[in-house]
Amino acid sequence: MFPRHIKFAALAADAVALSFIEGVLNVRLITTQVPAFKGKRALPGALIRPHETADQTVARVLAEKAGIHASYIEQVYTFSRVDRDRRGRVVSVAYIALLTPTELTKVAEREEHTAIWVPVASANRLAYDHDEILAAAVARLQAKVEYTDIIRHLLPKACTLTELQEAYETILKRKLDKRNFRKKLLAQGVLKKTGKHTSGGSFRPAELYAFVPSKGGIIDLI
Amino acid sequence: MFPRHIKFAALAADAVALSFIEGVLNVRLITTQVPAFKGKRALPGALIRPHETADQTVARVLAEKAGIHASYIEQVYTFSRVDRDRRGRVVSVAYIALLTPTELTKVAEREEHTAIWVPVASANRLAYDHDEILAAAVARLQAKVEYTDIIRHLLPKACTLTELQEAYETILKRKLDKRNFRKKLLAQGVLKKTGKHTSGGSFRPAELYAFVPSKGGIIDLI
DNA sequence: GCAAAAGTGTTTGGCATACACCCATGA
DNA sequence: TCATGGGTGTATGCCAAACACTTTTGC
Repeated sequence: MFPRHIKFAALAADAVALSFIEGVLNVRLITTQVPAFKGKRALPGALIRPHETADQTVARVLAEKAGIHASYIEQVYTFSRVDRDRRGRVVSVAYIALLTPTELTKVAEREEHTAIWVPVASANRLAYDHDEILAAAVARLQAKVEYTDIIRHLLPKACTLTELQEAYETILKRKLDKRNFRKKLLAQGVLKKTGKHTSGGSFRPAELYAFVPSKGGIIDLI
Repeated sequence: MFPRHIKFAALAADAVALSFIEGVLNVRLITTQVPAFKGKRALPGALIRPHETADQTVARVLAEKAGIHASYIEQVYTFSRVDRDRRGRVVSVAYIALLTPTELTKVAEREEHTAIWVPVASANRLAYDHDEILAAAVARLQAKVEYTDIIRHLLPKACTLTELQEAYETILKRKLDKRNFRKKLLAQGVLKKTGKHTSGGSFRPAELYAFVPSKGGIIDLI
């Protein structure tokens, strides 16, 4: 082990957990109790324990502090500004976590959780440098939505092409052309018809598609 | 500050410093003296000091342990495997650093440096998880070479299109078509003629191009 | 039959690819 | 004049973009 007199920066992991709620991208926030930011909203985070990887810390903090189990977790960036935590020197490894609607329904709303879902657009003036971390996570999501099928981790097992398009439009913050969108997505071969259809509307039922099992060949860590 | 009894994972920064030496991509390695890996090659790295950002740690470690000053430094990924350092719990923020030939000539070869340049292809069986870190850094370089002008940080102020093409080919590990390469690069508008030409060969002199000052609009952190 | 959303094809322009010869120089 | 690397243009295919009407359903 290292000499005991060496001072380390402390190491934490923070999670940007995102999910669609009624078509709006929401982020899971807690209310901090630390004196410096008392009452402010913050991303759920915790110090990395000696026996944990950063990934494991994120999974733990999401479960313990936010009542969440996310199927998709990805490291985004490590924030190390010296004054980012007023309590002392804390470096934070930031993660993005994505929840499908199914996972969203399983969010434990235990009373000890002060966690809430907040639309990303209204999540500002957060504690620490969490505005910056949130922005980085959303930027990562936007970038990856363009060249991977990451969006599957925010959507139900089966959904219509219209729902899919709306999800893309929400994340990318721009309108897409319906015919080109469909052509492109179907050409990618990541979707297959389920044979089922929506029902209940006073209009033509929509074909329900499912993501085919991931090839696993998606480049990460870039 | 945090209660004193809390145990932290220690935090380090490691640098993958890359430069072209005679057309071959080389990485700067040191020889570790720590008992667990004694004599093995490793990336230069150091613990992050309480008053430093990770970026600053990298700049310091490159200067102190590798005699290097790099114009370009970018964070790649944070490695947190529990057993990655046999001495104890150390999480490492990995960076890529790029040196131009000019910076390469300024590398301080002081005798206390055990640092050497090693072709990336022969840099394996490194200490810790540095094989993995090196691979991640090279992957990042390959990815960014495709959609940014990051390669400018590995090249001299002025170079020929052939040299530029060879640099791309070395990094991407594939051959490119000369005419298409030139069309594409010149169309991007990041190069301008210097008006100067190479000389000395028994063949037609080549036009020397320079990178125009960066637009600064390159997306980072993705 | 009408309101509402689902679904569908064609045209166009730009960009990546493939490919082969002439040019300028020094020896 | 020859050997060497520098430099150029055209044809093709694919993919992204633009764009409007028909279909199916419930009421």
